Amino acid sequence: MSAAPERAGLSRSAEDYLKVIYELKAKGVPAHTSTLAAELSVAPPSVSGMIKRLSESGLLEHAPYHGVELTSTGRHAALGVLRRHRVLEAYLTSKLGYSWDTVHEEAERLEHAVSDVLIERMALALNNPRFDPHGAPIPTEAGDVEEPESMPLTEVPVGSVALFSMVGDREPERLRFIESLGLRPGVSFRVVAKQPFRGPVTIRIPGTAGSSDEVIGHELAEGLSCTVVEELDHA
Amino acid sequence: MSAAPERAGLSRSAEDYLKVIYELKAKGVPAHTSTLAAELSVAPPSVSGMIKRLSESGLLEHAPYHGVELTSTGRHAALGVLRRHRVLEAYLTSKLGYSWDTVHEEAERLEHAVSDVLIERMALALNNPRFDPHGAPIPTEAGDVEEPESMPLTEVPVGSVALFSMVGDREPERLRFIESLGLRPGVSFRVVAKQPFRGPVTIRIPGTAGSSDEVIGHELAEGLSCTVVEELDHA
DNA sequence: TTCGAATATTAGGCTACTATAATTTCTAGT
DNA sequence: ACTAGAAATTATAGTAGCCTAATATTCGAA
Repeated sequence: MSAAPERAGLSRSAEDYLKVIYELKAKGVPAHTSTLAAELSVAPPSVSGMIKRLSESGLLEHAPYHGVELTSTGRHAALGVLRRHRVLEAYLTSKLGYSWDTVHEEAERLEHAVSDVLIERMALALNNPRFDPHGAPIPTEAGDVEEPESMPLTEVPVGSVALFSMVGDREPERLRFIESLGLRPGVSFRVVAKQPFRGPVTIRIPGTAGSSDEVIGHELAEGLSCTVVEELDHA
Repeated sequence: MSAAPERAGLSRSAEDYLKVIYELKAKGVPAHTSTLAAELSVAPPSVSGMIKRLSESGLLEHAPYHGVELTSTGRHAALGVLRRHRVLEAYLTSKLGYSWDTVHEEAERLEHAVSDVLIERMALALNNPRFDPHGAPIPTEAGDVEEPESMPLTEVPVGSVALFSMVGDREPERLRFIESLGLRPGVSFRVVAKQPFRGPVTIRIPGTAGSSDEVIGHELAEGLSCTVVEELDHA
């Protein structure tokens, strides 16, 4: 009746901290105590405590009163959690009928309980997918990730054609709305207008029967990562 | 970043205790403190403590210095854990290539993390299986189990034909050995001899090319549940 | 350049779980 | 019926994680 998977004594909590620290860094946001506290829904002193334990275990470097940085061991552990999470999302979505707005929550709990053997079998069953249902890259077993070159929709220049690559959001409501606009990772569109002062962005998505224009609020648009495939038309 | 599945605040530990208590009762073994301690690999005082918490939550009745009994709430919770465990074993075995000797460990951890929604989807994908790979009956969603009428191989009368229905064991080594004898839930055989003084049992398994006789030690045979399908031949 | 607001940390507590050592209770054998 | 040994419980302590309140540090604005 052994409790935890074989992975060196990292508690579920510890794994969550490492994962969030990694994700913040990937987004370019510095991992401050208060940021982590907000992200993990705990009080700041709890974060201080965990940071202490994690740095004593050599998983991160802590400059008191300044942020934390993952050590290479810590980064490796974080990428392991992330791989498990994303493979789970891909598997649950493609094999067990989960929708992209509900799958995150299930993966969130399972990522701490599955063995690496199971993850590899799921990945194999899916032919080693490279992206999860939200478009996020799945780290390899060895711990490599190819963070795609992308920018928020708000920064894609008007006139250019881009590919919707990934949503950072988790809220089911928000994801369902994004889906209702016709946006899913891989969908391409042209930015036809962008209002100043944090105003909405208008995109045109080509469809079988003509194309449809969608107006997207600034805040929502900030969470949509896009890859520009065709620069502004110079003709 | 919510930690536990929705199921009313039962910790993983608590779920394990309830499950073991249920399983002991199903085997007809009284749930004494020391038995539970041995079964869960914890010290007896830890069991006393958990028993106190669980009875305060109304999940079991405790007669101090005598055993514990599950309340109907407790039994329901235990059957939930058992359903999750067994559906997981069935799914992992049939969809992800697990063998019956290694699947228990994986299910043991996942049973505390999966949501009921996921379990129902797995069950559906398998067409609502009634037995797990070890032949144990899977409780229904409503919490009913049909404990099959069976007896240990050691008690099947010589001469009768029986069906191997279920193994109680978990040890991979032991399971692999049982499999190597040609025994899997559903296999039928005739008991051709039984030595006294806790001696071995000899069974004859019909095969495509004649039949093979297998000699099984008493201790191993005690863990094999069988259903008699044909009484001793009276001819 | 100093001061105040924001942020981080320490201090001190709580719960759930584990453990060992000491004590209590039960029960079986004489 | 008594008593020794087994079994269970209480007493006490440690760890991980969480919290609130109190304190310390930093940094930007005047």
